[in-house]
Amino acid sequence: MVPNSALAEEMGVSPGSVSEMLGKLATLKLIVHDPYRGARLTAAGLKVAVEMIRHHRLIETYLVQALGYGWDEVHEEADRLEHSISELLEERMWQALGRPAFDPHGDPIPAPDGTLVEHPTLPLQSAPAGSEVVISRISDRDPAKLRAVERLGLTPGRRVLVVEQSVWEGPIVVSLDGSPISVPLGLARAIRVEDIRVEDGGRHPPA
Amino acid sequence: MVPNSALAEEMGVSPGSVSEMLGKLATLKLIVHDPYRGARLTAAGLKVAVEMIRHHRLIETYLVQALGYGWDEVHEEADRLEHSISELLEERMWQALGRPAFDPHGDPIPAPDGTLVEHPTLPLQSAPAGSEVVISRISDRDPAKLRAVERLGLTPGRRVLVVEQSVWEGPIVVSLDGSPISVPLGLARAIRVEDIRVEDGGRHPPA
DNA sequence: GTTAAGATTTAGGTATGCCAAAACTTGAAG
DNA sequence: CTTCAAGTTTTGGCATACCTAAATCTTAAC
Repeated sequence: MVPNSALAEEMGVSPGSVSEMLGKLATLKLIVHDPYRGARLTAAGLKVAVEMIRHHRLIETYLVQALGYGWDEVHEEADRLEHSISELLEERMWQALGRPAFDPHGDPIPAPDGTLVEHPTLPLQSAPAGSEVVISRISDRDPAKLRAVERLGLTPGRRVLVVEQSVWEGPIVVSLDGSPISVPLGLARAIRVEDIRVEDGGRHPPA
Repeated sequence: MVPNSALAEEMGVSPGSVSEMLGKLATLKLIVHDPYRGARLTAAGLKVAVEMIRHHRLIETYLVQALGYGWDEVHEEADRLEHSISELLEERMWQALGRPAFDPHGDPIPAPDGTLVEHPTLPLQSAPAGSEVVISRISDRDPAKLRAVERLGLTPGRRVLVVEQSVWEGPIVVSLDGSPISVPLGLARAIRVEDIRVEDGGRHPPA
């Protein structure tokens, strides 16, 4: 159940517009709407959503892999293109890339049938000191943060040791290849990691 | 000067809608509108239009060249994508393709600065019997026609001899590599050729 | 020169998506 | 159990883009 206000905030649109749109989506059977309480995707709605996520992540991967984009340059472009590519183009890009399972930010790419394997991760600032973690996913929303993360070398697949947790909103200190790295809390929030004890069967993206 | 009705026909939209839109475009200074007479692009309008044509042809070329599309599959996809690609993506595709000057249908791709070199061609059905011509451009609009043209081997760059002009709407007969080919008038109308006497400085697309 | 055919514009209507502000629920505090 | 603030929905409006039908204008044929 997502509250109305969260959607309005997320989409940069007025609460009234959200209510209106939820009504339409409910009519289309894409969501169930419990008035004054929130909305949830139906199976049909989830299918549409996952298809769009597949488009988005595939496009991001293609732009980086095939056209030399930086991982900080792809989000906006993908946001526009995800709505206009055909199933054929989706398929061709997927094949051209060798059927990738992860996008450049470490987010899993849903399979053609809509299967989406999310394996458990936690935000870097929640990882306990002393734990060994693998950088798993970086939020693709803020290009500046992506560049900062890249500069620190904290790209998906890298293994780091959490040396110091954040105290009083201070930076988190991790160790990468033996060197200590100070990660501002704002950056850490955009980084999700996988605890090393959780075996992942090699499913996380390559460094 | 394009008459209003031609636009309505072309766009599959009512004449009233065309008038309305022309008014808006005139407000935006993209066209000059001479009521009851027609409309013409201004320099600013031409720039926008050529940019969109560049997008369209570049996308078509990219889909064929990089993603294995058939030349009959690209028009629709390009029509949707041409409006949502960034200048960066345009540039990257162009570079990835080696700065092509022609799309898969033989249509010239405008240069980044908007320069568009159209060299003179004539519809195949207008080529005099006995003339030697080079297949220059095939209309990308009708996929079925493109497949038919391809089956006949009349792809851009091929040189043919016009053996027989159309009589009473009958087929045109051309000779390709010595073999006679009968081209239905409806197909010939989609094919533009370049008279061999007009030197083209190698600007036409490769076979 | 009329005038009728054909093209263009106007008028009135549909549907979408957004907003601001008014009206309404809900749930938690008193 | 009442009240009220926060959050949600409704209402009334604006803008876009399209349509049909009716009114109006052009032009080309007599």
